[in-house]
Amino acid sequence: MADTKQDVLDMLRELAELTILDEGDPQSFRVRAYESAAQAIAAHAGDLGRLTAKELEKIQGIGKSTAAKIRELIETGHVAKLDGLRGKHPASVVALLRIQGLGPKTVIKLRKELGVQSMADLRQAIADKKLRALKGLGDKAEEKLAQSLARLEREGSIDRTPISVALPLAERIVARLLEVPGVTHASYCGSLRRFSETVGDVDVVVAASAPGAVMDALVSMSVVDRVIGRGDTKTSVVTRRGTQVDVRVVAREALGAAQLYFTGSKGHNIKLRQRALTRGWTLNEYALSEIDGGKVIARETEEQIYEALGLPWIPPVLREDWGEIEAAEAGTLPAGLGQVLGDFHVHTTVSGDGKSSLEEVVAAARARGYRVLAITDHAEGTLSGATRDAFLEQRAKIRAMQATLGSSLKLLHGVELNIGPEGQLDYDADFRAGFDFCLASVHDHFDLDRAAQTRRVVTAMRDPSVRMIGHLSARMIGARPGIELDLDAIVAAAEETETALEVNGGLPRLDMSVDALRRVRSSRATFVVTSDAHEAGELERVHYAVKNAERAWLPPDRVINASGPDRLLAWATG
DNA sequence: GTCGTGAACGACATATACTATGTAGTATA
Repeated sequence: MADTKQDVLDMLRELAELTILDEGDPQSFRVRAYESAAQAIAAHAGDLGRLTAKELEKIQGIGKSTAAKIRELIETGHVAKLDGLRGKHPASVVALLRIQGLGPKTVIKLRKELGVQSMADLRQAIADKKLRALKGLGDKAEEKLAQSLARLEREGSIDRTPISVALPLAERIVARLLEVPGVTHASYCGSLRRFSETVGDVDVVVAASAPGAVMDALVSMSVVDRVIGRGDTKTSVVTRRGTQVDVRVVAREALGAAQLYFTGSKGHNIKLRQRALTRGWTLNEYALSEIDGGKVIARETEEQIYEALGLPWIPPVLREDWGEIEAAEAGTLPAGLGQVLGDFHVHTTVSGDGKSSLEEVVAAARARGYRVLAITDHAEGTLSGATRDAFLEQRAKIRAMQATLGSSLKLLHGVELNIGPEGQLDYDADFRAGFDFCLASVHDHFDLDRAAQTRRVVTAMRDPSVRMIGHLSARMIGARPGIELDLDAIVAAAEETETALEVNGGLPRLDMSVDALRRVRSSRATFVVTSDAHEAGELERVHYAVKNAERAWLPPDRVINASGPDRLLAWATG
């Protein structure tokens, strides 16, 4: 089955997570062994299902024990060791690790000393002031955890799923359902299709002749924890992680109406329905049809329905009832971004967390038809950063490669500088000036106040070496809020210093956010869509940055690497 | 947990800052 690799990865990652809780050490040899095994599996290209235990052991990082677990998983669907750990550490305890500032050691202590088994238990223990009595914890720690817990609950990331989790999940489910005989179409809709950064659930629409087989395939998937409801047209399940997935099976001829309805948003749908009513029609999830007599006007494709309503097809990312229907009617829908012709935030193995070589990254950029590629590994101020010598060596390599590439692809030797709490940057001005392209970004000190955060970023912008600010807010969706910033001051400084602002396509970041981009889209600032790739395959993440920019109605001509080669090349070498 | 050397056992260990407590836990690309 096509999911074998993902199933094995899920197993190894869950083993690692549960073993951290079991041993109370995120760095234990066993934990690291599971993680390196997962890494090895992720990188393995072949079909795992066909490999014997002996053959699995030949993969570097897979030993006898892991090979046996993989075979056990493939043959029985279960791994005894994992089941045992799940029994010892229920999901409600594992969930406690999502609270910022609470790690495995403290979770173990809270469980042992206070019997805390869930968020609710923790809330009660905090209310009873029981935490401060524990050795190693005090009133400050209690207060901090209370705040983290409150924030987690307030921001709703307990029940909303970040897009970085939801999108791979949805793609996996779609791929599985497409394998079912009789299925002619499967795709995800809902807020995920609109590219919302978190989703309440995952909606999948399927066109099939036999709904039963589709539902069977869904409920038997290994990611599924429990089935909430099951019928012929709709089945709802909850994944192990707690994400709800709704699958709806519709008739092939009504697919367009179904996709339109299930993609939403609610406000967008209401406006479309009002529009239908003024024409004597009604729009529902099955069709656009006449009120009297029910004659079908359109239903097969979204395009046909929009057209019947006198509108061009509206891209899902715009369907938020943010004025898109009015714009569509007036013919002023924002144009999509042009072809992306370069990337300015890409890592190689010179960064401690980079996984692809320079050669691999360059080959991937060429395959994408890029005209410019800035290699931007981490500088010394970041944990995984590189030394001066490593950068000089890399520069020589890049110059040599450029000589063989000619003018087809312009390589820039860049660096991702860390912005310190006072706005200070890595190395010294002379060394920074030696790079072709410097981007600077925040990686620490997230707790400074708004004035201090704004000051540090603006200070970095004023440095003559800095061409672009990376992932402006430094948020991690669903895990960490962005830093507090005075966006107006940032944009004013960006205009004044001609520092570009990144739209980072990494799904955990999507930074700048749609919210922030909407607020600054009428400025004169320059934007750059990037992948922040840490391996060659991740260059395609720039596509997500494009979606985010389009969702924010960012004018295409403000995005320097998606508006033609001439401006791009001039800017890149400017 | 895996791996390499020698056939059972030792080596393996991001590094560092920060915070709250008084040595340990957490967070970070």
